[in-house]
Amino acid sequence: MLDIKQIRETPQIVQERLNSRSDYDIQPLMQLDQQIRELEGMRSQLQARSNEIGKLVGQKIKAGLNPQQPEIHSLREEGNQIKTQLSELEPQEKDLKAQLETLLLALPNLPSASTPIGESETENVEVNRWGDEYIPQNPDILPHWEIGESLGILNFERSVKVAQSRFVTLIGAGAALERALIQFMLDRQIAAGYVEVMPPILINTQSLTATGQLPKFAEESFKCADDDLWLAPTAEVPVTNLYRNEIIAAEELPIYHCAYTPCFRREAGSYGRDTRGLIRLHQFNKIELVKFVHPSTSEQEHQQLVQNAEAILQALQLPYRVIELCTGDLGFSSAKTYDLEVWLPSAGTYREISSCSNFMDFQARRGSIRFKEAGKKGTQFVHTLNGSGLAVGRTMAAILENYQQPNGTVRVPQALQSYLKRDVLTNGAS
RNA sequence: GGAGAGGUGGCCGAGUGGUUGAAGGCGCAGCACUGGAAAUGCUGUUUAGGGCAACUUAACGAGGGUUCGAAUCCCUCCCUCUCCGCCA
Repeated sequence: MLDIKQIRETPQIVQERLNSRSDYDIQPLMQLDQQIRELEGMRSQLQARSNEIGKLVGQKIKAGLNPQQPEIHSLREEGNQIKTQLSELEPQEKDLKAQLETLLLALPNLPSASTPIGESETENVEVNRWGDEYIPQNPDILPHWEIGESLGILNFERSVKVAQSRFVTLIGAGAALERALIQFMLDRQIAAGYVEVMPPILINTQSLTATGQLPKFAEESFKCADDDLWLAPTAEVPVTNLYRNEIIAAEELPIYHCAYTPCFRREAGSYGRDTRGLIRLHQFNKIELVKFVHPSTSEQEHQQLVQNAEAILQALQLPYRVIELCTGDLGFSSAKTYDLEVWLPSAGTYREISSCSNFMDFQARRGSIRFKEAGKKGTQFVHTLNGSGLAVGRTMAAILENYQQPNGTVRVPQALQSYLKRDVLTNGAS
């Protein structure tokens, strides 16, 4: 959520920066704000008088005056009049405030000053590329789902029977590989300073609103109709919300968490895309990194977060590039985002495997996550950041494709061999 | 699912419908005392909105209601805890 004060004080700047994403009009919002403040002024004057009357009556009765006295009677009369007036003003003010809240919740974050301006993903900027030397030169590369199915470690057909399309069942070495990747990634991120958490993955509406998935993107998440609970689309939501409505002592910052969770996405509107394989599933596993930091450090924390995610790809010797998203492609809550894209040889392209964002105080404001500096008056909003470290299913896809050998087997990346207790995946591996 | 208890400030915990934004304690900060510290004493210490400011408004789980006045009374909802049942 944007700061209404910032909008009020520098509307042109806010408007311009929003427009760098797409078209937004903050005029209605500013008018509402103006009306609200006028109403608020009137209302609080009336309430001040009402409080005064309340005190006066109390004093007089305590002093032994008869409650039926004319003096008290007229005060009561005035009190009743004020009550009538307030009963008209209050609902108006409430209604306008709710309207303003609705508008504010629908506004995306302001892109950071350093975010490249652009309309769509075609204007994203490549900032780094790593591991060219690991790109396989074999011309007969197979897509990962074909390798996985021929090795008998992935099964899509039976998963349709159990659930729907866009689900997978991992079998034997496939399941073991997934589990090894999870363990490997967690071990690395814990060593990098992240405290592991296993949060709830059924989460309430408030939590999704705080991180920005709601109200705008309701159709992207699975909802449990009988309860106010949703399936988490990413561990970002439960982990960030661990600290919702809290005031953290400044000394506690920064807080780093990593979490392994399944993630659930409806993938509405992507019907034709990535229909095969592990790339776009309704359910997938992810290791998420979440940081709560002092605002003055969030930029360097962001760089470090990206490096923590990159370290996994490097350890697995998977070629990737780093993309900085342009203003038009930036996620709703993000001020600045780097995507890591891993090389998928069968497609001959890089595909997103991690997205590392700095949300500044946007989520903290929506979720009221604040910190207090000793001796300083008031509180400040923390900055939140998060990134995948990494998406596990896509990592498996990348390994199957980049490590496949001409005979149809798949080498196990060296860093994983001790986890998987083998160095090659062969047909019939169990 | 059945029965009961409860939700108050960073934490614990009082609270009679009338100057209670809230006693007391802990914690924290400052000052005093000390060579220094402990102990002790004094002072301060919620958050958010509006106003240049003086100041003012709101908030005791949430939302309604009664009243001149509600943390306190009434209604609805939510949540937590305990016991029983069921269950991995």
